[in-house]
Amino acid sequence: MNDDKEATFSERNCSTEFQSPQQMDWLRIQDSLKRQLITEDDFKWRLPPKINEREKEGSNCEILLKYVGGVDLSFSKEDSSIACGALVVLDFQTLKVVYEDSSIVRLHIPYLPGFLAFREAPVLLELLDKMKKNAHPFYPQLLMVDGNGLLHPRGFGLACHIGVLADLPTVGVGKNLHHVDGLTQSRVREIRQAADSPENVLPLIGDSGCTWGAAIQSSQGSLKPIFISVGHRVSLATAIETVKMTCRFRVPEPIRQADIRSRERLRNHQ
DNA sequence: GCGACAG
DNA sequence: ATCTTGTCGC
Repeated sequence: MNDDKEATFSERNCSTEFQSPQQMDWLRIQDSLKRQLITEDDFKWRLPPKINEREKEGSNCEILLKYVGGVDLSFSKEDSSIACGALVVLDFQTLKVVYEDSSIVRLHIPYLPGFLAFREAPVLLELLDKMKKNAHPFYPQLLMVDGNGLLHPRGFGLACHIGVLADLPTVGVGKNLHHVDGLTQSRVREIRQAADSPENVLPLIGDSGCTWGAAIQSSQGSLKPIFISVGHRVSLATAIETVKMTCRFRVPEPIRQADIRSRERLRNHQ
């Protein structure tokens, strides 16, 4: 009669019956913001040509990607409501930090899977806004976010949320898989086995046939993949490319630096 | 019914 | 997210 699998998926992701009033508001906000989401390349810069690669012809774009941002939050171990949000900007070529700012805040909103943005985005947007207001010359041309973009139950994770509200190209990077559309860790293992060659980029295609992102083995030495997905105004291909080009270790350098510096500032504070 | 569930 | 020591390797 009816397909159990379809029903289960649809109910888990779209039902409002078992949501709190607060969460119903959040669902509406995510749905509304999602209408502004752009999942293709939409920016004026281009990637610096790789070494040993010829310049593409017809690329009449003069602006190179130079300023890549990264954002992350760290939490106090004593008081889990105290957090430090950090924004860093790196030179895309040298991976040197050219800008750093952070803010210690008290969070009143709990972490709920699927609603991470309502907890973490406000601090990070404020850090971005401060930079923009000052017309800072190092304002990022692309932002990497510690959290998913499209790889999210409703296709609108933290990276999309920040991207739309800041009107900035963003890439989502998850260190753990958020199970969506039949994509589980065991499913990812199956995809890896099925790859004809030992690919280090695995497309994450769910039961529905939709591509939610990609799992990549970002550096030799760590078997555990990271999960890349489109945030805003960036294609999946560009998202993967930029992450690969900024990975000195498992996590791309902009996010890693934001993580290190937010944690450091939290320790030195009290 | 139980488990899973970004950070 | 956070709790945690040493250890192996470039």
